[in-house]
Amino acid sequence: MTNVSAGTLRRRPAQRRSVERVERMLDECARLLDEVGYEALTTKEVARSAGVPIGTFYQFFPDKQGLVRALALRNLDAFLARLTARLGSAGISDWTDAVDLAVDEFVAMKRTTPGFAIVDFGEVLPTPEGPPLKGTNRLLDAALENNVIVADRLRALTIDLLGAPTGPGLDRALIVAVEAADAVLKLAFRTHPDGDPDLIAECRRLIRAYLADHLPEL
Amino acid sequence: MTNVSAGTLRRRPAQRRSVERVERMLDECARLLDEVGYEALTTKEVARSAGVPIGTFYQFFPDKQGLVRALALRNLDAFLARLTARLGSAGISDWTDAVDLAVDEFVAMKRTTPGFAIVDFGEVLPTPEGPPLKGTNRLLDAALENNVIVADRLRALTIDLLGAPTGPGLDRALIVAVEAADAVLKLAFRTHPDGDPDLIAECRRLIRAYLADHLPEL
DNA sequence: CGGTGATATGAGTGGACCTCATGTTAAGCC
DNA sequence: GGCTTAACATGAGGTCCACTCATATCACCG
Repeated sequence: MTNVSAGTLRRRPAQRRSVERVERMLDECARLLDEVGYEALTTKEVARSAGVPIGTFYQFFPDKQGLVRALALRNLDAFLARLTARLGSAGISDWTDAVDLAVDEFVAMKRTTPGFAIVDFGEVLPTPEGPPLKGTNRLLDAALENNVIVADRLRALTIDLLGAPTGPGLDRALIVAVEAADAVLKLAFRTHPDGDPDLIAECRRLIRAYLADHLPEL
Repeated sequence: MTNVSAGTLRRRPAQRRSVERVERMLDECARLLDEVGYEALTTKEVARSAGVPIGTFYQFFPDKQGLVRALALRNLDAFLARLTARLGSAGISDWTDAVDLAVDEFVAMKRTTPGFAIVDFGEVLPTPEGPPLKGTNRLLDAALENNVIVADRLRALTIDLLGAPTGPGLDRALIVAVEAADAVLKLAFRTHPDGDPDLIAECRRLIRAYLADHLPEL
């Protein structure tokens, strides 16, 4: 499983106490996101709520965006873990079942995981930072393409489970599918607090119609 | 045509001079977005570049987000105007042509319109502001669903041009299509400065496959 | 137990957003 | 034209936030 500290933390927490502190800060970040939204979220309040001095906050997180990026990464891990578990237990007969499970799991997390309604794991909010077109030395755009990680994982899982044909076309198709699904589901949750059921249904149709083109066998 | 001042401005510029100032501020906002990105954009610098005192800036725009929202609205107007023109001139035989034109126009604007690469007209950046779930009196979430306006307009245009069957199902389908297309095209431009051609092609396939389900005739 | 490097802390610095008291212009009226 | 009144313009300054860094504390080991 990926780790939250992959490229997002300044220092990896070594001792037990530090690990717990980082975890608490992420918990409070998620809680405060639900409470006040992204713009009004302050690093000071996150630190205070977690019972951690502000200096320590900056020992681990480079800035506010790094904090949110780390939360997105943790959400990604949780999502993949839950999805893997369900794909393993429930018997999957074809890829449409996998799509349904993924959508179900995403919706469930939107409803129950703190902060997930505001920050899931897709494109991290307002363009990572700094000049977006100038220099090419953005080495930390890892989080930018979390959806690529999801696509990768879905590919591995589905190939495992039903021996789909691999190839660069499939990779791209899965990335596109994840990106589109993420957008439509976000819309569903902007419209309706629990996710507009009609829009969720349309999301499934969208993904199925598209993937049916790329996975002709079935 | 919609107007930039629809719900986003504090005061509507009445005199000629004021209109020009607002326009200049939006121009500079777009230019600076390309130059430094969203996070590093400052109201002071926008005002300074536009040759306008900071106090005047706040006469018209409620805050930084309002500025960006107004730019998104202006982009929306421009997009719809250009699309309408091209849909009118070029002969459209079926709806797939309309989809292609819309995608083409979006891509063209991503490449040439200042700031459009950073802020097009979709969901306006980090959740409009304030508590997102609490009160229901957010009266200015107009900009939140700019894509709904696009969908509306596309519906009107296509119905006009080829007499498609209207209905709530079609409305929702178009909104979903626009939302998904927006997401995939944004991905295409995050990946590649001029827009990854393969991803743009996939965007067309995605929309066609989905809409083919909803527009069974033809 | 002294030394050495890692870790912890929070007052302080710079800077961004936004206001508001004051100055300036325009408009109506006799 | 003079006078009154209201709309508009301005930028110094208040407030708050992100982030730093000098100092303190701890962990480990010879």
